[in-house]
Amino acid sequence: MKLTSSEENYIKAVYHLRGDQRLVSTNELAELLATRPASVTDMLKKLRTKKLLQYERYQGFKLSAEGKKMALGIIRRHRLWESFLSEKLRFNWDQVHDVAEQLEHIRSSLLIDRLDEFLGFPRFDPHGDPIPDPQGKMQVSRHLPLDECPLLTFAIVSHVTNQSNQMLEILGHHRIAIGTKLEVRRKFHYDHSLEIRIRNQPAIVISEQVARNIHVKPV
Amino acid sequence: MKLTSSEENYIKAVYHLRGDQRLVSTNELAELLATRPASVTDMLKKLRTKKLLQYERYQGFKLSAEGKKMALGIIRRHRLWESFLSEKLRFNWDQVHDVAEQLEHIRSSLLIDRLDEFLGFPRFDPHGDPIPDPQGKMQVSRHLPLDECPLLTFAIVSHVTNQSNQMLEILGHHRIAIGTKLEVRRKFHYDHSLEIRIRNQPAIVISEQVARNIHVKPV
DNA sequence: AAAATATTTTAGATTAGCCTAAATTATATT
DNA sequence: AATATAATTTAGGCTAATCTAAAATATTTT
Repeated sequence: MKLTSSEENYIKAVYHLRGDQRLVSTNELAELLATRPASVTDMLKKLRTKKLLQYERYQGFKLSAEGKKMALGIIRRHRLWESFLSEKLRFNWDQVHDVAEQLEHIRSSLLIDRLDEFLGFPRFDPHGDPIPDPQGKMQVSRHLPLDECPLLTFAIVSHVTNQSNQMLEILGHHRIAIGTKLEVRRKFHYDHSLEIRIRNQPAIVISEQVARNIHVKPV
Repeated sequence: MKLTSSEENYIKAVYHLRGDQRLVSTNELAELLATRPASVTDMLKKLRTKKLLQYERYQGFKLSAEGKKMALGIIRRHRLWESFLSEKLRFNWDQVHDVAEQLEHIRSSLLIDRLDEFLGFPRFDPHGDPIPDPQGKMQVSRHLPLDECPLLTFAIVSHVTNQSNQMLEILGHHRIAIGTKLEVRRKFHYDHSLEIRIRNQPAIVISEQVARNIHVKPV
């Protein structure tokens, strides 16, 4: 089945709202896509006739098996392109997303499978997210937000959920990026701020708010 | 100025009809784009208001300086992607076009300039066509059809104008592809067929019709 | 130069994807 | 349970890009 770019964006967004496991609401999806609820309703009807999701008016919706497969295909393409941009074209991790967002809509299994091979079949993209294989299978990565990370354990920054400029400013200031190895030294119970250490540099303190948006993978 | 994919396709097609040098007609363009003359007229008006081409009703049209610059940008992207697909992803030269046709519409100078660099600033694509630089300049390649190639001179196949299945069948049979080095041994005046030799293999004969569609670059 | 033909444009529809405003249904509050 | 509020859908419009059929203009033929 062929989908338009717009249809693909909706399917992908539903998946990101965990629409393969739970009912998603019209407003949630509208907000994520920066569109209007009325537009979402229109598209839902179209995607329902294509059997990509189950949808009853006023009751929310979730992906069908077929829809989930589609979503994983789109995500596979997106993450492979992110890896390409990052590794081969030296994009910064905050530059990859927008371009990958466009590249992901080019459907050609020859292209994608060859790209996968060219990159050496990577299992994670530069943000630390797993890349589905051609059948949609992917490794579970046990990421966790930094504020839940055990004390005195080394971990690698794998993902940053909030990518606002303000957040990027803080990360840049502390020289925290994807792949940075760090250790949580102490937790202050008063405001839930954390003291962390990056390599042998002096320890720094970050707020709970920041810590919650930094995901790490213990090593 | 931002153009839609459709607008880009029109601009590129006008350029391919040499619309930077001469007046192009509505029907010509409609045929090349496999669309209807009425649709062409609609688009011409739009592109005229964007000052990408000069157009007087019933009088034909040609690219403005700005329009030509746009066309060269699109062609640059197309040919760089063709090079990538061919060199890095091992696409056959007849597989690259359709995918490059989609990739070319992604506008990001970071992407394109980094891709150019990654490929080592190639000056010709896998079909032997020159790749414009960021300013739109490109090398003139003195291609000529095989039937005009001087005798007993080595030349490299750089381009095939007719890419029909029948043509591909013949080329495949004789193992002629882009990059193949060959020599014209003899011209038969009776039917203008040619005897050619590829490396040390036995000489073969090809018809004038085939020879005219194979372009080569003498070395 | 008039008639016939070919080309091009206009007029009016269609589809996808979006929108606003109003109506409907569900949920929360009193 | 009735009412108020929030969420969702419907109704009706808009734009871009296409189409067909008819009208306008240009070109060719006689």
